[in-house]
Amino acid sequence: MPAVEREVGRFRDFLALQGQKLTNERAALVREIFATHYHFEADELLFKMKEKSLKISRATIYRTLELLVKSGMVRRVHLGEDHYHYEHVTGNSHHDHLICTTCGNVIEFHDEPLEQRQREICERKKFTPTFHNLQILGVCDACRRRGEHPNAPDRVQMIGLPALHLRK
Amino acid sequence: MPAVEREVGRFRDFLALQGQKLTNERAALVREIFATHYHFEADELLFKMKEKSLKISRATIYRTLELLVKSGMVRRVHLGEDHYHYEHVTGNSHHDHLICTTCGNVIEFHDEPLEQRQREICERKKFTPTFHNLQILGVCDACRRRGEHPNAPDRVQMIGLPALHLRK
DNA sequence: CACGCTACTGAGACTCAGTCTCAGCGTGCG
DNA sequence: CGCACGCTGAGACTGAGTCTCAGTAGCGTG
Repeated sequence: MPAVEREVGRFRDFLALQGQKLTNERAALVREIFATHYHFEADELLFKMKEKSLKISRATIYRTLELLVKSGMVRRVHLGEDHYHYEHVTGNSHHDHLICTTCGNVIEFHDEPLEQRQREICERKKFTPTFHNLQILGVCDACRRRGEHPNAPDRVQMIGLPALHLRK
Repeated sequence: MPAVEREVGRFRDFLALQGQKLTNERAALVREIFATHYHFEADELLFKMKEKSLKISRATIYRTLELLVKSGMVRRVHLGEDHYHYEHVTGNSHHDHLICTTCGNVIEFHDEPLEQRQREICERKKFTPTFHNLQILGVCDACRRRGEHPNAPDRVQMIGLPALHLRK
């Protein structure tokens, strides 16, 4: 059984648990999400489905994404832009993101000492963590070699998040 | 000289550098931002100014916030909701956020070992960081004592960011 | 088979943060 | 004075995301 079908099955099971059904639209979305992209936007998905001449409305896309998030199969993340991105979760691999502000590339990483340190901080603050989200913005190796600099330094240096956003 | 006026002065200097002026509207916004709130939303600011019967249009608010961000006096941050929040920067203290998903409270912290570890990760990935942003979502001490749990656990546990968002 | 129930869908209206445009204002300078 | 320039407010616009509602698909029962 190809990996994608396993995900479709997982979603069907999740839906069944709450008396909901795996419709063609939902299955097609799961296939699309798990077959190809990793980080994606809702609108991108809408467009991709349209390309494949599967007409799935925006409402259904958002509704299905919500279900997938509830099921734990998909996560909503901020990648430094002013709207959500989504990523599928395979296994239970938590990870964080390095985001290149010149080419937009996103590098994932997982670092146990970093996670551990966060747990220690929470403990010290008597805070019970459920989830965290770390984005590091900067310039990736390839862009640095190409002599790229993080946009106008005066804009990026002190800016909160929106470095990517500036690229539009 | 009260601290707020020092900030107004800093902003005037920044504006002067690029041939721009500190108008009454801009000064009023800086005073409001630095006098009271720490994390705020643009609309909140709009509302507060209206309350004080200082009519400042939305356009001016956003324009001024953009200038303040460029000047480094204000940062745009994501706090787990689907729009930006802003925070003023006093001194140059970088910090991260613990966000309570039951009461919405935001706790700031700074941890040098954590920062150091991030630098090491970047080095290993040959990534040149310019900025980072870490939110840890969970339940604060007060809420935990009150027996609060992070909303419906099935919704929050695996969710990316939007725990706060669910509270609306 | 007919009926009715329920979950689901698409179309499009709506919301809301944020952006843009444009006419008008104020100040400084020749 | 009269122009130039930066600034402002009003309101139109944008775009992601949500909501509503009428219609449909699929199933279970009589």
